[in-house]
Amino acid sequence: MMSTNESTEEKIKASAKVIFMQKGFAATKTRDIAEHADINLALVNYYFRSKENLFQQIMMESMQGFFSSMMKVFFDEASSLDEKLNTLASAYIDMLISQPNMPLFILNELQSNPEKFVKKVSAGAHLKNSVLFKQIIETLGPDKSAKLNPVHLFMNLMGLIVFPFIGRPMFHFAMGVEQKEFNKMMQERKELIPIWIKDMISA
Amino acid sequence: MMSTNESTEEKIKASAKVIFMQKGFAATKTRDIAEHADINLALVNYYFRSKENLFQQIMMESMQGFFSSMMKVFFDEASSLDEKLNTLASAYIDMLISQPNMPLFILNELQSNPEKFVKKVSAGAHLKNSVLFKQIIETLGPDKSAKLNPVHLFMNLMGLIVFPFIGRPMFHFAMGVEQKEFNKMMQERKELIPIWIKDMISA
DNA sequence: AAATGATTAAAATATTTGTTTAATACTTGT
DNA sequence: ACAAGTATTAAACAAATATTTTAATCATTT
Repeated sequence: MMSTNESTEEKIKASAKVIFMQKGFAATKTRDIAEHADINLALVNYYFRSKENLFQQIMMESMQGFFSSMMKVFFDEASSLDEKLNTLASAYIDMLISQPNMPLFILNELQSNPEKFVKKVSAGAHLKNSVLFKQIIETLGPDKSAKLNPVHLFMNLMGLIVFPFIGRPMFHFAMGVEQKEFNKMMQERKELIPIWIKDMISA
Repeated sequence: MMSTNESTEEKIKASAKVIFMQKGFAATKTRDIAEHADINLALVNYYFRSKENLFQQIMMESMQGFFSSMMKVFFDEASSLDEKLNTLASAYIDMLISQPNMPLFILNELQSNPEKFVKKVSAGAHLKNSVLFKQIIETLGPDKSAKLNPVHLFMNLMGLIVFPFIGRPMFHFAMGVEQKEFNKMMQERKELIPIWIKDMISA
């Protein structure tokens, strides 16, 4: 005993993740999840106590995955500013290519339940104390960093990385950007974004 | 007769707009709307036929407002590239300050119901034919615009404008950006974003 | 083989939630 | 003031959906 058949539990979780990220909590039906996972409806409640519970687990894991790796880079003493920018752009674009719905999912949750986030994820790791932040200020120099709030550069970095994925349907319909072109562009952005950010710093 | 008590109908619509934009369609309950508008539940169906109907009306109006003004700038023959960038940044940041939840709302809707959008809003106005697009290509010059897909610059422009509002809770909790600082930064970005974009073009 | 746990189908239950109804109050034109 | 139309309300209804239960079957372990 105790050899929990993970296969089934994992199947549910995987399916739930897909559907929750696609449609959000309220629009997702437990029946959808069961059907997608190809298991009996009752098993959703058998393994996870409730839909709410299942959602929380997935949400937490997603957020952890999304932010914890980011934190490592932000607080890495060894790497230079340059290296950090390249690492962040590259790693996050790869992550987003494999999980393109995650950012909207997380940003929605952040908007509707900001409190939870504070406790469980951010955990007081203020990015203003990060090595990256210090390196930006240092590179800007005292005069420029007085004029240009370094937080702008954080917003820009995140926005340049994430927004194409969030706004993808828009670019698809309003600009005719298809899968192939999109993927190519995302690869290009791994190199472009660090350059753009550096230009903003040195301009 | 015929003096439709607009006060009530408008109250419902206003409340619905707030809540729909905050929580999305599925997560919004007609009771939430009624309560927020401080009117009887039945009036929602009395004035609007159904929740779905009410939503469509609001969605359409929001999207129209959001995109139609943008189109005007994009297709304006009279203004220069420089002027367009300034106008877009300025006008959109102002709009987003007054309706900060709109982008997430629209992007969510775009993700879950792309079809509706195509027909009713975009209406075949391909941005690649816009004056702005041509002006960007022109300014880039033939060699650069071969290397750097101009769509990148659209993504960047939109992302730089919109993302701070979408990611606001994140910047709040992870970087301690409070209301006052945020507003100040958004004002600054009206001038900064055009500069950044121009740097990307000329770099 | 017995026991235990996992899975299924089906039904029952409970809750949430969009919509409708029927009665009442209100407004307006005459 | 009255009648007709309109607005508003409380309550009921109906449909969707999360959850639980039951009984039976299958799989694995002891």
